[in-house]
Parts: sequence; structure tokens; C-alpha cells
Amino acid sequence: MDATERKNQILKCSKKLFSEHGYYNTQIADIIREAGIARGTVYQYFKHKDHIFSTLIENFYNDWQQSISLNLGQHDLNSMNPRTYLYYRVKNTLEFLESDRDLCNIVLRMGLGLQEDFEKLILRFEQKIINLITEDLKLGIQFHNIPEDLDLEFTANMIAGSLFRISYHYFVVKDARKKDVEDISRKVLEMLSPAIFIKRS
Amino acid sequence: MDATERKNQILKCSKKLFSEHGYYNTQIADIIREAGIARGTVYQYFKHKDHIFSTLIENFYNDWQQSISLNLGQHDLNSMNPRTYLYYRVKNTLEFLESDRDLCNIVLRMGLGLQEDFEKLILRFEQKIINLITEDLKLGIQFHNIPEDLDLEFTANMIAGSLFRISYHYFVVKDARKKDVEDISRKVLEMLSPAIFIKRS
Amino acid sequence: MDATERKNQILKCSKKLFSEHGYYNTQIADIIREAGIARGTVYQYFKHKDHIFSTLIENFYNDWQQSISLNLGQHDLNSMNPRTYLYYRVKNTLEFLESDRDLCNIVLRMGLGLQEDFEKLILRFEQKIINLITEDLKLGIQFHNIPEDLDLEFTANMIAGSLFRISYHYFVVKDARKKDVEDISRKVLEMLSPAIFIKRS
Amino acid sequence: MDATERKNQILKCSKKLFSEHGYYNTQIADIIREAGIARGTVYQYFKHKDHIFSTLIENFYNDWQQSISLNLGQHDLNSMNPRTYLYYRVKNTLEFLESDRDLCNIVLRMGLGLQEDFEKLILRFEQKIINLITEDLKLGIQFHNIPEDLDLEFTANMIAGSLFRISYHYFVVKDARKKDVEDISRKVLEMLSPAIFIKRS
DNA sequence: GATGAATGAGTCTTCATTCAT
DNA sequence: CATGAATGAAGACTCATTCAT
Repeated sequence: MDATERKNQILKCSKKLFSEHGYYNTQIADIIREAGIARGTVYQYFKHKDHIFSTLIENFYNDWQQSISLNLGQHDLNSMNPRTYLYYRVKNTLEFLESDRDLCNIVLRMGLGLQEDFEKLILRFEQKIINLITEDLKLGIQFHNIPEDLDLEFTANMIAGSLFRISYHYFVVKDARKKDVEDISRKVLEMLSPAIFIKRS
Repeated sequence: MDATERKNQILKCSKKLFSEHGYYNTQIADIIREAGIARGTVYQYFKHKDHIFSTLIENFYNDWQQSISLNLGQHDLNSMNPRTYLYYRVKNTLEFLESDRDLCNIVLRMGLGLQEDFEKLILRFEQKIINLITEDLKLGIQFHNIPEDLDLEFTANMIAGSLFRISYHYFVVKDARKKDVEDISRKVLEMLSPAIFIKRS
Repeated sequence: MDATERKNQILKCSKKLFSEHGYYNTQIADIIREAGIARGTVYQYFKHKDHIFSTLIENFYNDWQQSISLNLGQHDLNSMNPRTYLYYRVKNTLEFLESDRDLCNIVLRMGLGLQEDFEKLILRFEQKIINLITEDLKLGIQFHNIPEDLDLEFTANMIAGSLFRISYHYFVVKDARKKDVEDISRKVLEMLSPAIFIKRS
Repeated sequence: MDATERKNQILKCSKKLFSEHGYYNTQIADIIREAGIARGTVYQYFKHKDHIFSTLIENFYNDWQQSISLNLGQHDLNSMNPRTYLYYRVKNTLEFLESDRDLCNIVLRMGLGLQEDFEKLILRFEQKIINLITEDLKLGIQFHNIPEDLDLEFTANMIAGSLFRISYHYFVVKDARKKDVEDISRKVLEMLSPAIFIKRS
């Protein structure tokens, strides 16, 4: 097993345990038992226990960034109506969270309220999602699909909160299948659209 | 200082510290420094550190239960239209969370993903709110104000997620004032109504 | 309740608990619960927890001393044959230990191997019993009832060990009745006599 | 130093300290000072302080069991007269207790009256010795060497008490040499025989 | 004298991290 | 690189003792 594989193995086992028992209730002893490696080996790849956790969140954030770029590239904003655009945005987000339930659980629940530096990493993710929604809403206003007087801060947080809870509920608690994501996305759209979009007569 | 006062003092100081630094980053040493008492005094009132935390959540839950009963008594469901009813429900919930920002922060963020027994206590709160929303939605369906085919599980979680995020954002992050609660509640109503209620022509 | 009564009450409750759970597994909290008094009250009568324990052993020792004097006075050594003399010695010792099973248990078992100062007090009792037996044996030698070449140190310890074990077994473990003491004493005599006394043809 | 050696080292140091100062007056700090190791090392080999103590008693019990089996194998019961048999029994027991004076002191004195689970372990040893003596006495009755009407419970406890006291006195208090064991055993035999064995004319 | 809330020194135990092999 | 025994700082909890009321 080469260095990258070994590192990923440790990350994978830690992720599972952090998701299952939380950061402080996962000991290095648990991680090495899960990975079947020696205590010292962990420290060949990670300076501290913190480092494992923050690497997980960093990777999650980077993967997500990349996923956004890819998805943006796939769809031509101009050729879509705003509802379709929103639909893809929601679906892509949910699909990403669905693809790794342990990370989803960590980022949306188990990783909250730990150390300040972890909080910063998670807040970066949360803030980024809020910013994306805000940007999208602004775009909608520009295109006269969304009323000008919409409270962006409020709406963005409301949408983000919905997405977080829905993801946590369906992917972590209910263990929903990948194929359910489209259905869930459509329902999200149905809930949000009437309040956001200007009705065309 | 009598027993009840001392116990409340310890709870108050612990609450502040748990909210600020999280459960595992708050030591008994911090609590006694904050309260200006001796180490042993804490253990006169609480069996373990856990016990302080769980008491906080228990009290929060009980106070909330009581607040719901009081509020239900104040408003006559029959004399209200469904929008007004929903408005008061949202406002009461937000008002309760606003009234203690430290507890709000603990229940909505710092207390998540800790020990299993803490998780149970917080899940009880979350589940109760989901149940309440579900009951309200069912009532709306009965009164033909809400479409029969609404996905209750989905909608309840979406609404709950919105309320959690909005509360956390405005009361914990933004430190909003009590007077802002009405404004926020109205905005919540504006977001939810169009998707939930059957439009009367 | 006057001072002496209160003090005796504390001693009585402590004795029961020390006998039941040992010195280190009996807390002041247990004693005041058993006695139904306040924490501070204990310290009005005893300087330290140690003091309660050592008072118990001291009292036991003094009572025993007194019991010996009384018994010695009752029986005229000259008018008795050595077997009868030994019988009364054994019976008196067993009767004394039987009269307070908690103390018997403390002195013979629960009180052993604690602190150095406790050990001294208990050793004083043990040594005293060894000395008494030795004196009696010497007397027997003087009167030509016991062979001159008997190993006194060995015999005294053997007899003491027997008495200790028999007392512990019948009074503490088996909870024997007062009326059984005579029977037990006779059996002790039957065991010891053949080896100790010079056989008269 | 490998795992077994290290564990034995901790056991050895603990044994010495427990024997010297008792269980509750021996701190983990004392043990690590005596062993010249770090605090955490103790907990690599033993779950709790209790665990060290109970391991000592367990080992003692097992070693003793094994010693009995070995000794039984060495001597042919049929080819011995009952006195010789009793002599070897006593000698073997005393030899075993003599071989480790710290354990002898713990089992016969310092370990008494501590926690319930320790008491159970020590009682197991005591009961076993009582049972062995009882079995031997029964055998003697079967072979018509011992009177049928002998009170077995009484006699076994008396003999056990003698052996315990004699062992404690000579091996712990008087620090007798190994070579003295034979002499002591012979004296024990001289004390017990006349009362136990049927006299052949 | 009696009370019991408060005290804090003393202990056990945990667990991330190190380092010689 | 891998190992795992050893480390010790950090933290929770206990409990005899005090003292103001």
C-alpha cells in the first residue's frame, strides 16, 4: 500500500468513526483498530488528531467546489428558465451530499460545535452555500424573475436551512437512495418557487 | 445563597461556557472559575459533568413544553384563519428561542453530535417540533386549507430546518433584538404560505 | 440527647458500618445518614474519622480488660483443675467476642491491614491475648500440668489463631447464638487438652 | 522489557507496597515510583487499581491450586500412615505461604476487609483450605483413623485458623527462614494429632 | 450544640503523542 | 515506513474537614 492509499485508508476509517460517535468520542485507538494499523502509523501521515478531522472537511470543501464548477459548466444558464436553473442547483447540491453520508453527517451535525478551527472550516462551507444562493437570487432579480425587495439574507438562510435539514433527514437519518434525490429536489423546488419567483400571468 | 439559587448559578455559568466553547472544551475548572465557587460545590449539585449538560437540555425542553401550552391557551384556533394561526406558531417558537440565546446555540449547534444520551435529549426536542408542525399541517388539511397530497414528512422537515437556521442565524450569529422577532416571523410566513396554503380565488 | 448519648450513637452507627463495609468504604456521609444527624455534628465529638475508629478499638480493648479482671475475680484458680481453668478462660473470651459481633468482625477481620495506628491498636489486643495464653501456659508448667518443653510462642499463637478463626466463623459468618458458646468452648477444650496437658495415668 | 515482564514488574512492586501499607494506602503514584515507570504504563496493563490487586490474589490462588496438584502427585496416599499424610499436607501449605511473604501477608492480613470483590477472592482461598481439610478429615474417618463423631466444620476452622496465624506469625512477623518450616510443621502435627487421631493401643 | 453548604487537596484515569526498534 | 510500548499532561471526581448561621 503506497503513501496516498494509506492516508486515504486512515481518512476513510476516521470519517466513519467521527460520523458514528463524534470527534471527541473517537479515539486514536478506535481509528487504528478500525484501520488495522499501528498507533505510530497514524502520525506518519497526520501531525495531530485535529489534522485528520480538518483534512476531511478540507477535502469535502474542495470536492464540493470542484463539483460546482463541473455542474456550472454542464448547464447553460441563458438557455434555462429560472425554475430549471434552481432545480439543477438544488439537485446538484443534494447529489453531492448524498454521495458521502458520513461526511454529510459530519458537516451537518457531528462536526458542529467542536473546536474553533473546525468551526471555521464548517462555517466556510455554510457561508459558501449561503453566498451561492444569494448570488443566484441576485441573478434572478437581475433577470426580473425574482422580486427586487426580497430579503436576500433571510431567504438565503431559509433555503440553506431547508437543504441542510432535508439532506440530514433523508441521507443520514432515513438512509434514502440515490434515485430519491430527484424526487426530493422536485419537492424542494415546489416549496420554494411560489414564494420566490414572480408569477407570470 | 440557597440550594436552588446555587444550582441555577452553576447552570447559568455552565450554559454560557458550553454555548461559547462547547461541551468538551469547557472544563469543570472553567465553570468554577466563572461561578467563583469551589470544585467540590459543583458536585454537591450535579453527579457528573454530563449531568449539568443534560439538566440544561431537560430544563429547556420542559420550559418549551410549558410555553407551548400557554400559547395554545391564549389563541382560539377556531376564530383564526390558518395564516394567522401559522404566524402565531412561528412567532411563539422564535420568541422562545430568542429568549435564551445560549440555550438556542446549544440546542441548535453546540450540543449536536456529542454523546449518545445528549443526542437523545436534543432529538426529543427536534422530533417534538417536527411532530407539532405535522399536526398543524394535518389540521390544515382537515380544514381544507392545505392540499391533501402534501408530503408531510418532507414539509415538516423543511419548515423545521428553516426555523432552526433562521433562529441560529438571527439570534446567535446576528444577535437580533426581541423586537425583530415579529418581522422575522412575518417573513417566514411569506415564504411558507404560497407553497402550503390552497389559494382562494 | 446529651453529649455521651450522642457520642455513643455515632460510635454505634459507625461500628455497624465499619463492620459491614470496612473503614475506607464507610464515608462520613454514610455515618450521618445512618445516625440521622448533621455532618458537622460528628466533628463536635470526634476530631477526625480516624478518631471514631480508634475510639471503637480503644473501648473494645478497655471493655475486654475489664471483663478479664471480673472473670479472674470470679474463679478461684487454686480450687480448679487446669482443664476447668482453661475452659473458663476460653468461654469468657468467646463470650466477650460474641457479645458484640460487629466489633468482633472489626477486630478480627475488617480492621486489619488499615493504617499503622489502627494496626497498633489491634496488635495490642492480639498481643495481649497471646500474652495471657502464654502466662496461663507458664502457670500450667509451674503446676506440672503442662510439659516444660512446650514451645510457648508457638502454642500461644496456635491457640490464639484457633480462637480468632472460631470466633469469626461462628459469630460473624454463622451468626451463632449466645447459648452455643458453651458448646463451642467445650469443643475447643477437647481439641487443645490432649496436646497440652500432661496425661495422668 | 516485553509485555509479560513489564506486567510482572508492576505486580511485584504493587505486591510489595500493598503488603507494606495496605491497598488504600498505596497510591498509583507509589507504584510507579517503585517501578520507575510512567503513570500511563500501569494502565496499559491493568484497567484499574483494583485490577492489580485482584490479579495478585487470582495468581496466588492459581499458583496454590497448582502447588496442591503437584504435591498430591508426589505422595502416595495409600503408602502413608495418616500422620505422615497430615504432616506433608501441613508442610506443603506452610511452604507455599512461606515462599512469598508479601502475598502471605496480603492474603492473611492486609487484604482482609477491603472491597466486596476482593473479599470474595480471599474467601475463595479460605474456603478452599477449609474444604481440603474437611476432605482430609473425612478420608481419615473412612480409614478409621479419625473418630466418626468429630465436628468437621469446627475442626476444619480450628486447624485453618491455626495455620493462618502460625504462617502470619512466623513468615510475616518473625520473618522465619525456609528451613524452619519443617520444624514448625512438626509442631503443628504434635498439637493436632492427639486430638484428631484415634489412639492405637 | 446542631446544621449543612462550601471547600480543595488528593487520586484515579484518559488519551494524544513520542520514539526506539 | 511500520510498530506499539511508554509517556505525562490534563481532567474528572471524591470525600474528610471547616465554619458561618
